[in-house]
Amino acid sequence: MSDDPQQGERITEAELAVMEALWAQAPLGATDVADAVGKARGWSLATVKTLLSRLVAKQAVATEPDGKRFLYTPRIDRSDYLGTESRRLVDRLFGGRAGPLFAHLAETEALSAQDIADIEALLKELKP
Amino acid sequence: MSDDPQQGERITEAELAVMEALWAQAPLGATDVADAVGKARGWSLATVKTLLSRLVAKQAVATEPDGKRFLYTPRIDRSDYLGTESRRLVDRLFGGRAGPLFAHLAETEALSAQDIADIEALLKELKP
DNA sequence: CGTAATCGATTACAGGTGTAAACAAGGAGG
DNA sequence: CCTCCTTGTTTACACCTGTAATCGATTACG
Repeated sequence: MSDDPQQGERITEAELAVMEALWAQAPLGATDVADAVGKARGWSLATVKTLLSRLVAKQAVATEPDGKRFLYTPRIDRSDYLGTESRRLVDRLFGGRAGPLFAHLAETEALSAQDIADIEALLKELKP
Repeated sequence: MSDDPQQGERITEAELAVMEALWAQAPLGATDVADAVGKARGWSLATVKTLLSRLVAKQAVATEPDGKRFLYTPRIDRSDYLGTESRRLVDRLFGGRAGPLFAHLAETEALSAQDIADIEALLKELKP
């Protein structure tokens, strides 16, 4: 065990925007990421480069040399990330159980008809 | 508009532990909170006092004098907090829709039989 | 070949967070 | 009445985050 995509290091909000860009398309050079992300968030190229460095340090992103520059690729799966974060929320706020989370969303009318339909379909699948 | 329980100020992880103690029982003095929370997290009384001050500054907690000390009471509702945080996660990671969140929890087998039963019951209620 | 553009790395810096000690004022006990 | 304890307030300090400028090397262009 040495350089596995360790998930000990937390990804921050700003870093997440960079990850999203890389999840959408990879590998990318720093300038490409800045074009995709910096444009929407008003970040300078320097800022994006810092975020990329931090993500590399956290082993959330891998680098691959391409001539004089680097190409960046996500090292952790978006799906895994979603899982970790969802679980963190459910654990922190709902005693680790998803039922109460759902109940809460339902109570506060945060569920759209679409959401309800989705969930119904899923339940049907889970109960064959 | 002056001293409403403003929800602009974010409550941090450490502060949340203090809020949980107050949500479980309030009002409480600082020492009581430290007994309840500091014990489990290994915090000194000083640390708990700092967190309480910050929560008061953020208007998440109200104070009421009781002799020479203060009694602390939550100023924001736990249910409101859960709502804000759940929504934040759903917005940040699932495009604002709860359906995909449940799909994800289901896929990763993060739903217990209990959760599924809960959700089924709730769905039945939502669809009269 | 020399100079400008580019790229990663290093450094910066203010504000938030976790964790706590020091301090000041008022009350409690002897 | 004087000393100690309790309690809130102030200050501390290191690390994390957001945001970026600067630097040194390398490449590309003229």
